[in-house]
Amino acid sequence: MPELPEVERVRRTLESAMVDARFVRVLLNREDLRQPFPAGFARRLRGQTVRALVRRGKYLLAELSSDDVLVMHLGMTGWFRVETASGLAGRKPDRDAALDNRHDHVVFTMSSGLTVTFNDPRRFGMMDLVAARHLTKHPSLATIGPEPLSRRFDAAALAAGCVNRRIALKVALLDQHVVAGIGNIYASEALHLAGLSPFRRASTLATRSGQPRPGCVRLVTAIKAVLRRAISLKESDRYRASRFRVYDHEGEHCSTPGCRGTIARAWQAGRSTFYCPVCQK
DNA sequence: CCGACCGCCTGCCTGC
DNA sequence: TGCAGGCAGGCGGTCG
Repeated sequence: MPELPEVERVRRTLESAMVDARFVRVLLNREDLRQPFPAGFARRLRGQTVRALVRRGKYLLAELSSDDVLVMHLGMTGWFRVETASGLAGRKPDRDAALDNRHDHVVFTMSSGLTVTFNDPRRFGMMDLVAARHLTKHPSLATIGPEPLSRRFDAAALAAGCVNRRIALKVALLDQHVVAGIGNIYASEALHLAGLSPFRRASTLATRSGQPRPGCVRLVTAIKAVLRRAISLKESDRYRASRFRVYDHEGEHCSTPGCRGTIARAWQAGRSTFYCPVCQK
């Protein structure tokens, strides 16, 4: 599920459920996800108020009244469910059947009466708790790249991440140090919108001295457009195949106006890449 | 620095 | 209907 747009939507949901509320109960159904929960995790959360819920790349950061920060990552299959306590008690059997509780690993009961449940079948997600003043030293966040939707992410910033790098452009977009929050889907989507081949070297977007070339400007614009659109997609459109231009559209006609190409699929760095061999140069 | 590969896990889809 | 194999949107590691 989760690249930047999906994580941003989760953030908004959690923000309304958790900000200004206290952790009343913290239930861990196991000792680890991708990594162990830190020592005293539940105890350090209990009684703390959530001051703010922010996102950094694909990470969610809950800023607590204790000046600790709860760092959360959804991995590949992680998601949060928000329910009222009465809704939990009165759940209907048919809904029970549809709901897979087996992978409910963490349950926060908030002072608002809402419960926030983290469910993650593959357990590639993680949670950590760090002092706010050490947040910038957190191994996952210390060297992370710019926020793609911020003003600071411009052609110069992308060029700086690409200069002299021999890796494929698609692989560079997946590198969270170049730009934060882009995953396999939106890397393919942005490259298609920008008309750039996923196979060209990242270094071709910049001059040797790091000045952005025209394709770099187009790619920055495309990244912002693709991510913004995905964030604002209506609920009813979110799971429609048409939400993507190329991802999972192998064998279909290219949607670029005037292009007669067919969407192809390739492998890069162990991941599938979807692209149009005709209009992506 | 780079590409290729592996491991972490479970679920789902395909083909036999 | 069962089973094996391949694949999945992330990330961190090793090796040559």
